[in-house]
Amino acid sequence: MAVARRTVGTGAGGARAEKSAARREAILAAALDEFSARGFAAARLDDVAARAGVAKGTIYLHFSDKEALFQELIRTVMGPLVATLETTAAVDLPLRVVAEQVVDLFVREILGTRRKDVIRLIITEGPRFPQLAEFHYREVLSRALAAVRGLLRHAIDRGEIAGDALVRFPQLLIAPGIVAIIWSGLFDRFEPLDVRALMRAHLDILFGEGRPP
Amino acid sequence: MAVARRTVGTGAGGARAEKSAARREAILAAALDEFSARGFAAARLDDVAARAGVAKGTIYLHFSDKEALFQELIRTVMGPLVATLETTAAVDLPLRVVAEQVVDLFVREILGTRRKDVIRLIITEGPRFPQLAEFHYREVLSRALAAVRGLLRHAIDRGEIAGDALVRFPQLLIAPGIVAIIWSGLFDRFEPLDVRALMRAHLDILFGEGRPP
Amino acid sequence: MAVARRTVGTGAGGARAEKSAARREAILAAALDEFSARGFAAARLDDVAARAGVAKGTIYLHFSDKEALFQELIRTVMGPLVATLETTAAVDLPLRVVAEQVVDLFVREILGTRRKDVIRLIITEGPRFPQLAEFHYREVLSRALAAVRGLLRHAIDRGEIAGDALVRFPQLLIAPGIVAIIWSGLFDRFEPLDVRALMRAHLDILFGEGRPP
Amino acid sequence: MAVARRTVGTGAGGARAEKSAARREAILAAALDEFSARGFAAARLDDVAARAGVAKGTIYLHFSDKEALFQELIRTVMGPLVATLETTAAVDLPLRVVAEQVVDLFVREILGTRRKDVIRLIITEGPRFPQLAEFHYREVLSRALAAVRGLLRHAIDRGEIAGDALVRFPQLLIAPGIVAIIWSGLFDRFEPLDVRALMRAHLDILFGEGRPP
DNA sequence: GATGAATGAGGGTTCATTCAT
DNA sequence: TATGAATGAACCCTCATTCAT
Repeated sequence: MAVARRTVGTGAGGARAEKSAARREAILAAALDEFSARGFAAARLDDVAARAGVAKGTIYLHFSDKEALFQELIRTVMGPLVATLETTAAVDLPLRVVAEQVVDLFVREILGTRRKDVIRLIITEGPRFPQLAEFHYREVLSRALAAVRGLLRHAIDRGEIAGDALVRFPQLLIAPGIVAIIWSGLFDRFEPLDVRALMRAHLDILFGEGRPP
Repeated sequence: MAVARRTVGTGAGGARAEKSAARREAILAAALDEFSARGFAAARLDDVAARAGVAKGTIYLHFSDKEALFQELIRTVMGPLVATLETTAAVDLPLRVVAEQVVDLFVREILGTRRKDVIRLIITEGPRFPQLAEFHYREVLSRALAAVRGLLRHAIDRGEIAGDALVRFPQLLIAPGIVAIIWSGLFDRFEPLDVRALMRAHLDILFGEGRPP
Repeated sequence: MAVARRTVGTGAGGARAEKSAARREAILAAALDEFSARGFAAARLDDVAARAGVAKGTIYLHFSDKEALFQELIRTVMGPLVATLETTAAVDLPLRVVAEQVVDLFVREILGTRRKDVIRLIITEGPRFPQLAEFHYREVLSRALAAVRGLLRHAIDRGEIAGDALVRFPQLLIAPGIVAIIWSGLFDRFEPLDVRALMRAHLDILFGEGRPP
Repeated sequence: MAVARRTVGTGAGGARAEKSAARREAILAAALDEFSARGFAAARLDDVAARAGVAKGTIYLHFSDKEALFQELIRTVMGPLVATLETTAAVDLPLRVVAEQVVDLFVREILGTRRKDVIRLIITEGPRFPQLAEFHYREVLSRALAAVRGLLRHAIDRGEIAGDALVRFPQLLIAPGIVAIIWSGLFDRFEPLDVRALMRAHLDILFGEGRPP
């Protein structure tokens, strides 16, 4: 979301476009803050503008309305993610290793960034934004699930795992991650959740550590 | 929807109180519909009243404001649940059997009822209603988790399971259920999810079916 | 536009509806003032509400939006007029007499009332409100012109007038009235126009007074 | 629409001034289109600029604000008209001939040009622009009426007409023209008006064709 | 208790105007 | 001189809340 304010060695031509892009980024960042804190309906564009350091009208130079701002925010943040996942899943390593990489990726690229907030927004506002849910399914979720499925089939072929439960329901692989996102927003002040440990415990269960002989 | 203004010659003295209670229930039911469909901020009390078949002002005879209506709705629906869970968990049966009963309970009492909508509301609106999250944690979640933990400790003592992953993170037991709730609201029209099969696959993984020898 | 505030001898039932109708009238009257003074686009509903002595939201209890308020205003004021004209035109008297009655009607019922302001609004805002122009044509103008045409045909049959100019263009009969409406709004402070004298002079010309032998 | 930023080696020194004047004209023409289509308040300078092929800021290099643009538009278009009328009225010919020339002038120079739109704008927006009405009265209307009055007095002196109706109310001469302007904007799609025939019928009435002997 | 008309604060959106480039 | 991104005041409309009936 950060953008260099100055492009070294650019002729005079790009300065304006650059500043415009920087403002757009600032608006998106502010919008994420406000939408996350209050939800779509209750967030005020006044506050978004103030937080972004622009006038209210400026928002409308970049986004046609509040809803477009919201949807482009989701797309901007989630769009670039899948390529990374597909790359990770394509590597030819033992399942446990790759699964750990996927989990690591999830922890690093989602839980460790603003993307967790975006996922929360998709969960909380998705029912009211069918297009958004559709975009997320088509562009992110279905591809991510396909990548994971491919990974698992590979593992089955090599005899690394026997059951097909995960192949049929790859959601089970990241279900704890989703729960962690929700938990952290709601209950962390009562009982903090060590997400990394949670995910590790999950992998231990999936791969049969500490099970009766 | 129309209601007689005067009850003449009521035999039982409680007829008025009964009618009042019925109205209250109607309002709560209508509120659940509207809050689920639109979210707290976007739901309109006008619509709640219309759906409940009462006048807008009547809502204020039963609830002090929109937020109180919302919170009492959550409490009313979720409150009675825990006792059932605690009873289920107290039974002294093999772990796999009890776990299946817990999952069944979840499917039957939550996914099969309006409670799934209430859970979705807790997830989506909880961040804006700290008291609500706190209530849910104290009255529902912490007790449910404690019950499950007791169950698991028992199983470890009897040598039924070895690892302590589930004891440390009992959330892992119902994580797929949470994901199912979210999935059904967002993505069912693209890819329906067989929740019962999902939960069964999850149990298979937890209890090591179809794993390499 | 005036409405009795109290209906004598009405049971308690009508009091509320009556007050509501009175408010509606007050809003319409205030709207006419504001739309006339500023034009549709520049008129502010805030000012309409203040002038009507109601809150802004009250306007929306009676009219779905600013445009509906505007259109209903026009219809309410112009609607009842035509019947009167048609009655006047149906009388069987010498043409000059009836024409004078028509002119009198115009002066009394339009120039002497708020209807002149409504006509001005139709003229000024009509181009932006096709439905309004259509309503005015269908419900008022075409019927008024037909009535006048009937009158003139009758006169021709009786040999009272020879040329068919007025039959073909009955607009010519009230053209000076329209000009008077426009003039009074724009130029009266520079050169007041005696409308009654203008119309009388117009009739003199039409009916050939003071013309060379 | 694009315009070269620099004129290199301008032969005639006035090239820049010429281009500036051309822009000014383009803005005025575009403004007439937009003001006519939407009215003063609803017309957007963005659209005026786009239609004129200039940037929004450029408008402010030629006109101090929206209102000045509007008023200068009216003055620019209406100003040069009166001289023509005064010339026409000064000719020493039989009244009927001159009157026909006046009507012809009206049809040709007003109804046949954008001036009809400007007159419509004066009618529709005049009440909100007192200075504009004053300008129009002083510079156009009063002089036009004076010219017509002179014409008519002359005719009376020569015994061409007897009554003084037209002298007292020269407005009656062009009243049908005004009505035609209004009619064409509002009702032409329901009932087209043959303006030339209307004016001719009007003259027939004024000059006593087809009247009973 | 029950009603629903009335209220008015609040917020999304538009657009005339400015000014750095 | 010309540009067009940026500004922010203004305004329509919504809806939670109140209260006379």
